[in-house]
Amino acid sequence: MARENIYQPFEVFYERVDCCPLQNRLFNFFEFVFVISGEGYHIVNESKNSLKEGDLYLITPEDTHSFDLTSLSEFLVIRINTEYINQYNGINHLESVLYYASHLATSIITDSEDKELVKQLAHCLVQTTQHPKTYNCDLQRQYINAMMIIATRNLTSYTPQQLESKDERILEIVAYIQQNIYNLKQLTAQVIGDRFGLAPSYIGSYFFNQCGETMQQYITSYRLKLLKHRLLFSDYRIGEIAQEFYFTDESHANKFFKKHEGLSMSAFRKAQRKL
DNA sequence: GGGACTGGTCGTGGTTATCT
DNA sequence: AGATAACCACGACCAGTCCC
Repeated sequence: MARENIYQPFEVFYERVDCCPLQNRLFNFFEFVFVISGEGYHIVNESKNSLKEGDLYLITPEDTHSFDLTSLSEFLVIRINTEYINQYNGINHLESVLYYASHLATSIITDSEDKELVKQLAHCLVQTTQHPKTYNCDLQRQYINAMMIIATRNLTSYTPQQLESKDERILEIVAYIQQNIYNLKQLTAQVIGDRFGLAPSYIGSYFFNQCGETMQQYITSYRLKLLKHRLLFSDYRIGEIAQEFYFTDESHANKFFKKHEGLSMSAFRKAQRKL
């Protein structure tokens, strides 16, 4: 399988192609792909979705992706290394939120006003690649940061695939859980019940009926996903990561991790980094 | 010596079945 | 939709061991 690397904080380029230049690529970076024009399909891992003008895709370092194009298509490609994202100070745990987009073959922008904003940003970025001028690199940096912020606010309102309910309240509850995933004290049945006007005693069965899994299962699997990413893409010590996720200590974090993954956090990190 | 890991106890809070 | 109660899983805390 082809593997691509970048050796600078970010890269921006315009592509006009009628077939995907590389199939099933693996990255060491995050990649935003904006569809300027074209028709075909976007394939991430095993998931295939039709693409359309104005879509913005996010491919994480764990994804393999490719395009199956049926016409001449134009793309704006933005590659950002994990170090750049880790050092971004504007949004807490930005890389974890972006990482959550893993496996999404669909556009990550769901808000109609944001779609327009992304389109304008993409247009500006294309211009910087086609007309080299002084400070273009600094300009690109600002545009990319704006793009990341818009992507993040759309991703934080992303709902699980199992969630087929049209009940707006459950969508709000899921979004609330995602926003407060680092603060479990805000995720008790009492707090959520008070906030969304449901009896704490009823929250459990309500969530299960709407989502097909218990609220605790959902919170646990989401935390695990973020925790695994933190282990893989940061050099923080186990204790520091445990603290970040509001575990009382690494002992507790390790117990939690081992129970669900079958190996300790450090063993997981070692095993994954050998691959 | 510091970081990583294990195991035990206890209290809290979530799940679930049942009922109104 | 919501309340109740029993059960049990989880989190907090602590003591101790292992290992680089």
